[in-house]
Amino acid sequence: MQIRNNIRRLLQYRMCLIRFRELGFERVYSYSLGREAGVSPEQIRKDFSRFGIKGNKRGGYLISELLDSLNYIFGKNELQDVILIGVGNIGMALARYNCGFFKRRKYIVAGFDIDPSKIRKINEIPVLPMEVMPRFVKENGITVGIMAVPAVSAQEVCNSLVNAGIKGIMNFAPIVLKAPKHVVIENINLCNVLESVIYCANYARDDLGVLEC
Amino acid sequence: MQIRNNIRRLLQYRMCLIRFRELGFERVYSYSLGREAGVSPEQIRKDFSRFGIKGNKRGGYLISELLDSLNYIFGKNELQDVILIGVGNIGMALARYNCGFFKRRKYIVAGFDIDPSKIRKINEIPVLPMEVMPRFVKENGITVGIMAVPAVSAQEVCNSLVNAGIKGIMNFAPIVLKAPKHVVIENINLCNVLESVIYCANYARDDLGVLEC
DNA sequence: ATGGTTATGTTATTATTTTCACAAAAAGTG
DNA sequence: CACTTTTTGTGAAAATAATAACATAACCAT
Repeated sequence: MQIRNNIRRLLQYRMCLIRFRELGFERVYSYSLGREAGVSPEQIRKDFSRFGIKGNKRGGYLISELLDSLNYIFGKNELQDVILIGVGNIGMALARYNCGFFKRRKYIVAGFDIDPSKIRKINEIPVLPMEVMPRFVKENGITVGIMAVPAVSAQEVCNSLVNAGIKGIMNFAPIVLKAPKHVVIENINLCNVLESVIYCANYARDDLGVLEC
Repeated sequence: MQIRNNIRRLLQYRMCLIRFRELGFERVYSYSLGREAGVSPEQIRKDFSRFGIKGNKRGGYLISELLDSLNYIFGKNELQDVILIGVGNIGMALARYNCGFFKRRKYIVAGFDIDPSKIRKINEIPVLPMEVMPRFVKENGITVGIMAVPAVSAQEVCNSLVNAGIKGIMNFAPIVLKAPKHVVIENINLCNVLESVIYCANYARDDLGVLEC
């Protein structure tokens, strides 16, 4: 978890900057951006510094320049293709959400499922049988996959993704995936997140006298 | 972000323990649990220690006892009601996912939406008009809400939730919500998560020579 | 029993992250 | 043009978190 938090914050800054631009602003200061992104101004300057992003010593940052820099870092200019494995409940929602991804030039180009009844187009995205996945990945140079499969088959699916050459996985199955360390895995356990919020909202201040949550 | 990471890891441990139990195991060691949860054994012992969970100096931990302790901490024994605001694409998927939540005794008891066409039952969950929300929250003692509304209306919805007495929010809108600090907010920006995975998978090792991601 | 082995619980150490502090640069002002 | 103000950029300090180390308790074998 070295650079990961930097990246995450940078993406958040970008989100805020886009809104600032829509509101007609031209410049931001680490202070104003920090306020919007819920981060300290020093943190922002440090994060920018880490990626060589420079501002103007008196005039803060030019939003358009900042966005250019951030878009360059995140490869916004080329479209980045992603696949989706498991077109059940969550998978379906993500496929439908694709236009949200598309705005950021991330695009689910295909879905895969073992269930033959799922093999059809969803929102323009072709859903293909699981066996085709490795070839698809190789032929299209796919490097990142979104997994929305049941927990029982998740590790197996992960293995075949890695074998096919996938380098990054966003995983919604409630399991901690094991993969070679050159593969980036982001586990998103919706149940656990909800539960942690419930805990912090209801119980945290009663136990141990700990408030900070 | 004081206790939050502890909580999150504890929930992950529980997840692993449930699987261990299903596989017929009776005991775990910090080492074996750590391997499964992707965490160091010392970390696990530290986390347990923080919450007063004790093991057996030679025999590790009895899975059933551990699960009892964890379930006690997270209030697994009583059913915890949650509401959902915004029954669009993501919201709908979460409503349908409810049985997954239910297994953990977290339950979406109602959805709310401003769009009148959404006012109907989804998967047994009644969807009500937004105006009814404050009364519903008060009458049913709801403390936690899941927000899956568009970014433009998110802050406004957040405000009315807080006014209604909500203490914790799991937010899927791509915006950093501002709320009084006694309210716990967890922002889940699916685009940003995907983008960070893509970045780490493709670019991280090229820039700056940083590998750790 | 008793000695050896193993895994916990906790203290000490190290590493990482965040905050603080301040010099330097830009911009405005008289 | 000097002088003041403001905001960046960064090195030092503080706070947090993770890892290592080790004493202690439980178990096992003899």
